Amino acid sequence: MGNPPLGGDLSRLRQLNALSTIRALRGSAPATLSALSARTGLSRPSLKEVVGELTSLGWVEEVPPTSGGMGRPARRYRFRADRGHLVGIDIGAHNVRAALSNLDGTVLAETRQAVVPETPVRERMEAIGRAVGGCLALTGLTMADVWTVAVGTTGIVTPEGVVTYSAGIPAWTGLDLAGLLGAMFPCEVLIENDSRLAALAEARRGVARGARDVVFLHVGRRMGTGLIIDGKLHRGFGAAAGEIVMLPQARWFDAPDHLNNCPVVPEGTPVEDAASHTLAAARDGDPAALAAVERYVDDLAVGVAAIVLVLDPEIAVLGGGFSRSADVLLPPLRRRLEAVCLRMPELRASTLGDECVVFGAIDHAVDHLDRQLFTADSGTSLPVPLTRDAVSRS
Amino acid sequence: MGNPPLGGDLSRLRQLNALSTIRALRGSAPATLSALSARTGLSRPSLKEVVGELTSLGWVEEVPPTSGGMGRPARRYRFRADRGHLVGIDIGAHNVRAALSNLDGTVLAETRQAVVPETPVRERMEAIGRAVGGCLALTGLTMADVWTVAVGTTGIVTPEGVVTYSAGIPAWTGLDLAGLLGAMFPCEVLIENDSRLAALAEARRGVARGARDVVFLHVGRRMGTGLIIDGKLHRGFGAAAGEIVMLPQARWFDAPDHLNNCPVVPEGTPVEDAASHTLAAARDGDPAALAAVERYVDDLAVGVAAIVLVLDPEIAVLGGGFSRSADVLLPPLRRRLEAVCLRMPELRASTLGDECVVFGAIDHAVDHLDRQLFTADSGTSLPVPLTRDAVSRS
DNA sequence: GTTACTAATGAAGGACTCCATCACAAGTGA
DNA sequence: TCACTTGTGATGGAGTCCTTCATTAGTAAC
Repeated sequence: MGNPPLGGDLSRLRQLNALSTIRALRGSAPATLSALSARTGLSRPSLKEVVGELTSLGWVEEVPPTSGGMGRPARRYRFRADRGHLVGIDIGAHNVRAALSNLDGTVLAETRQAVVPETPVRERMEAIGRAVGGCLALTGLTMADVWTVAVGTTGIVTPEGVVTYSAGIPAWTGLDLAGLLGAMFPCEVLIENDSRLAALAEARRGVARGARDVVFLHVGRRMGTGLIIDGKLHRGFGAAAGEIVMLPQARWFDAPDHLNNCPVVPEGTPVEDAASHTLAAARDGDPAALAAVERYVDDLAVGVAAIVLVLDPEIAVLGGGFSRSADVLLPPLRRRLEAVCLRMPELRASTLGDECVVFGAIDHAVDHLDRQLFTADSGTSLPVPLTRDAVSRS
Repeated sequence: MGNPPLGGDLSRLRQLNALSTIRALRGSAPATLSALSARTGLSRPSLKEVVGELTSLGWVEEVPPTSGGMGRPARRYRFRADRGHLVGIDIGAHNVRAALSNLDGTVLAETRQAVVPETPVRERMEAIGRAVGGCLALTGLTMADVWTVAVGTTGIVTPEGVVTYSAGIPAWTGLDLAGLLGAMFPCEVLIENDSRLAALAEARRGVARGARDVVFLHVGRRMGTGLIIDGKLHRGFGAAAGEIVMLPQARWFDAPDHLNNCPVVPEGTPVEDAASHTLAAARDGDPAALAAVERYVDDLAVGVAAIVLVLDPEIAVLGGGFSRSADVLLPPLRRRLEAVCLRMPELRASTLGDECVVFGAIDHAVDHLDRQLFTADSGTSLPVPLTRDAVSRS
């Protein structure tokens, strides 16, 4: 019943071994044939042929040997991560961030464009264009060098890339983002919810690196979650997973008000800065602020407990704007969870900060590339990027 | 970083193709070489060799050809599902059920032993032995024919097979079930929570067949859940996934009381039969019973909504004792969920009934066999069951 | 009964991929 | 200069898969 091909041809075996070699090579220092042989389990002669093929295809290149060791210096090879590039975009209410990376996921350039929640669609799209253009300018590249654009945005995104609802960017609701961005970039475009990408970033390069089951909690003016299950981003059947915000008993929608409406917030403070006053005062031991934090965490903990009880993750990561005050938030949150949870997950604060979502977008694009490589069925050769011709009808 | 071997040897390719052939053959009618060739993508000559090897290893056998078609009758082959057997056990508070199946998961015999929640450990173990012995007697087999025993039990089970807590079977708490059953059966023993196995059964052979993300809700005197995520049983990092019962806001612990303490329940009814009176009365339109059902579903819906919002499953299955009254429970539950859920999953009632858990145990054992087959690294030959010598020290 | 057609069988030859092995090469250190 | 270490390159062999084609065993029509 719908099982993947699994085995197959001789050429399939070669392909699998080539991919295995790429995996062994990617994300690590240049390696010798012997080292690769040990890592992949292939014999030296076979590996040599595989590496030769990968070199001629442009995936691998030789680097000068090191000197100073015993014996004959070995030839060293490295993955040509600069062969293609990936772009990650974070479309937020107040900022549009872009990052450009190589195929490894190593970020080469980052830019930011300030916007406001009310920025109309056209202007926001232009900001996106400027953010990406800035990354290209910084690196001297063009869009032709970009294989994939991955986008994270606030709001609920369908599997087809349509934003069904966005509280943070009102004009976004109902927008066919995949369509607009697809017309804008002559390559593949992936759209995903921003908290999910943040979760991915934490699981790949953040404080949850290596964990298979991770819950990411975006705490800030808006609440959001992202789930990594069995090492993979979990979207759910209708791409609506993690939307515990909707649960009335969790009271997540109004939870930030506890921090905003605290007496310690100076008169006339804009609402977006209010919470940080409260959190800072709580750190200094102000009783009113501490009480507000307790009420906030009271509400927060219900939803977190629900997620943790359902999934039993290894690690829960606190991210988003308020996570800068994780030292204030984590102890009371931990206390409440310990009272309820059957098994307490590790609680950690994000260290990736504001770049969390762009990094996650990059990682999402890397994953996508991986999937493309591994489901490659196009004959014997490895896949090359789909360079979709932009807007050419005659 | 810890990636599986992936490619490998020539023999690995043959192994993959052999497994692919087994998959194509298993669970379907006897097939001809041409049909298998189409299904696996292998050429006829290769397939012939693979089938020959599998035949000599005892995994496949030839069956008489059919007559009546055009052309030369093709030789037909079938998977020898009777080559080994699997046992599934459901250890409940009031019943111990056992089932015996072939490697296909086709159930050949079932038995049941009545117990009570207070039955001491030794007697319960004896009941387990009798239940399994009954299955063997019904089929004329011995334990030597059984490759794997999979067990589902009420309570929280660690990955090592120790029951840390069981409300349904008090004596079970703290028990090293894997140790006891491992000494009892001379083969591999898998221990799992019963609701999880029920979820698996529904996803494999029940009303959720084919769905990748499934939530199983056991509603009865005790509440429990099982999650299928991406087609696999989800345990969580500490095997504590799905324990939303613990969430105070969900009020699942006391929810059944609404049904038990309804005025329509006749005086002196034992507590285990009370709810069915209420549910039956509700079906007949009794106002007090209907109100009780509404209160019950009120509580139920909070936890269900939490699970659904977190995971966004394709299907939610209602099972357990009360699911016989799914016609009464589902409409109000659906109403409440629709008010909260971002995307409404399909709600269905289990049709597997009391055998749900044993079936799930069988399916769990089949999955385990599959994993063994696919991670087989023992040279070129396919794995054979581990016939652990029972208690032989000299 | 004979002939045409269909579908599967079995065997031969060729191509590809992997492995083990061995002589040789290019360094270091005494 | 010599021993030692480590990597390179080439050869031969084994295993697996594919394509192709003559052959076989049935059915259907005449």
